[in-house]
Amino acid sequence: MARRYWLMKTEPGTFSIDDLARRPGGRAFWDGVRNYQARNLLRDEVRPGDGVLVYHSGIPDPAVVGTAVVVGPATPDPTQFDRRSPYHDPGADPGAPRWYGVEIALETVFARPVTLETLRATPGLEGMVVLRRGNRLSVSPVRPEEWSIIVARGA
DNA sequence: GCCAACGTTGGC
DNA sequence: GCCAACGTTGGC
Repeated sequence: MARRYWLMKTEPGTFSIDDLARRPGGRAFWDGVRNYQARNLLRDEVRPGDGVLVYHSGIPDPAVVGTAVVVGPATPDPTQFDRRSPYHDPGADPGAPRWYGVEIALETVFARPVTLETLRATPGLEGMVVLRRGNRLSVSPVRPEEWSIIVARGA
């Protein structure tokens, strides 16, 4: 199957691309996804080798700040069973996990973050899911052309 | 801090 | 199964 591309949101106050860069090998388990549509993408569509646009949300200038690569298949997110985790889900059953995550590895930190404002203003990106009004998907698909445009602007 | 948008929950 | 209430996301 051809390599596919995704945009994953994170609040940098919780986990930023710099936090990712500080991990050994730039690797981290992308956890805490608690939305069924995003979960389904992670579990059923995202594959090792796929490209990830890392997006910082909840800040004055939300932006794509770099890229990563998916390095493992979706596996159950352990935080759902962890009572002390902010992502704990009392309804999750260890016999039938509800939430999944994937391991990713940092590829590039953009020299120039590609801001939401730029995304909106750039021809060819009009159809991006992340630009849709009221969009709340924390994992969303990215077309190859969109990936190319954004990487060319940021790297 | 505000609030629109949207997903989820729960009463019926 | 409907839908109002509620909680959360996320841009502004």
